[in-house]
Amino acid sequence: MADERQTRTEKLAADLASAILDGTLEPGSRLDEHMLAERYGTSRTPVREALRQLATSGLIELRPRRGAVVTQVTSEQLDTLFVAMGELEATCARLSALSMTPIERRRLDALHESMGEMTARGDVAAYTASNTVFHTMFYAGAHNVVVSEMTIALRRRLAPFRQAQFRAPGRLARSHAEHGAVVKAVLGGDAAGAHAAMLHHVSLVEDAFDQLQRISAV
Amino acid sequence: MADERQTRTEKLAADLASAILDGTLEPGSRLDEHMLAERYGTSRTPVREALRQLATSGLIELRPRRGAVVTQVTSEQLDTLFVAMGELEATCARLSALSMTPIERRRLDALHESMGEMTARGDVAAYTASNTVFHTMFYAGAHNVVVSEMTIALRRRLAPFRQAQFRAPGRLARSHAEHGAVVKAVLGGDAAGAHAAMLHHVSLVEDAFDQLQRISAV
DNA sequence: AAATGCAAAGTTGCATGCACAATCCCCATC
DNA sequence: GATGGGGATTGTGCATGCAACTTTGCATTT
Repeated sequence: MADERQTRTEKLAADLASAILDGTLEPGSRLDEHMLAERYGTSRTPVREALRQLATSGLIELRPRRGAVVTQVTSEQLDTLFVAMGELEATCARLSALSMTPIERRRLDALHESMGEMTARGDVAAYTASNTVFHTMFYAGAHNVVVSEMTIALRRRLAPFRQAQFRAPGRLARSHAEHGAVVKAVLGGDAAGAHAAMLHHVSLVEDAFDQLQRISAV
Repeated sequence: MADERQTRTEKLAADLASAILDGTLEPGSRLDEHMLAERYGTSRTPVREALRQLATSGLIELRPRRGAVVTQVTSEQLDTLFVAMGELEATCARLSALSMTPIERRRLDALHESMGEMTARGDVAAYTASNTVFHTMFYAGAHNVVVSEMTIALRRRLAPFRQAQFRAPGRLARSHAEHGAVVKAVLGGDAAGAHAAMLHHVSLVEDAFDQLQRISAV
């Protein structure tokens, strides 16, 4: 078994965080300290410390003397989160246009080209996987850990709501075309262009999500 | 007086946070749980919970079984933070151009005009105070709590390093001119222009800081 | 004199217990 | 039947204590 160099508090915080992010712990559900302590085989102390950590990062709400609940994201807050995500992604693209190394630029170009082939043969699964890598490249390429960490945290937070972006018909080809605009601007060092192109791209992703949401909500 | 409903943990977290942000607790200093508990007249439990909260927000570093230390910001990290701050301020300006209500736009215009008078009579104190309000208007005007909270948190984090921006000669007039470009773009609904103008403005602020830093570092 | 090993002191991680606040539930009252 | 009040209950906030790990200083060895 893995030697637990990490403390119980840390393990608890990590476990609870993923449970919340992947939906196992539903929004609005109450987090009873006794129950969690028993379920994880510890005392209440590490549970309390983990909860405080989660509260600071916004995953749960900690009401003094009234316990903790998993944060409910209303559709308005979700909208706000998506807008923020879009702005941060655009910022990453902008900074990437300014800061990417030649090697990073070459890799970006290569990935984009290979995604073109996936588009041509309609390989949604491969494209979806590569899409994550594509966006991740800009987080790293921004060469600014503060911005990239904010963006990554937001992306993780929104992951449960971003499932099926490419199911919408014709979305694959359009996505690739939009990627092309971003890549062209970044490779050309056009900061403003990269910003605008990425913003355009992620706004459309958001719209695609919106439509799917409404469809499945019927 | 503020309602004393907050728990000891919360009070401790708030106190320690301001102590760190205003420099009372120097970067790198060790935070002994016993010492803090005694100093604040509590037991170690709330201290530990407060420390975990501060660690999550990045103000301290919590090394398992080895205690907590106030985070050391290197000059490179400071640079990164300033760049991130600039990008977020620009984003706020961009969103403000899109989202500000007519009333907000009118207030912004009025403040800018009154700051023109302060510039004319060289009132650095009044200008400095109004400058905070000026920037705060964009945080609110963005109408996106996720972005604005990120920006406000960063601003607070950088506050200790932003003291004397307007001491540099001629800075007041230049600042006001740059503000003018931002205001013009926002009032005209020019999102890209607002973004660019604010970015230009805060980059120069950063430079001004940089110069002062070097001068005082001799 | 430098390096290594060891023991003691100091600190953190976690469990347990108690007090008080919030909530619930029952019953009396309107 | 709805409403309000007063315990009983549940659960959180905090203090204390113990065990385990880290660090420090000293003694021993090379």
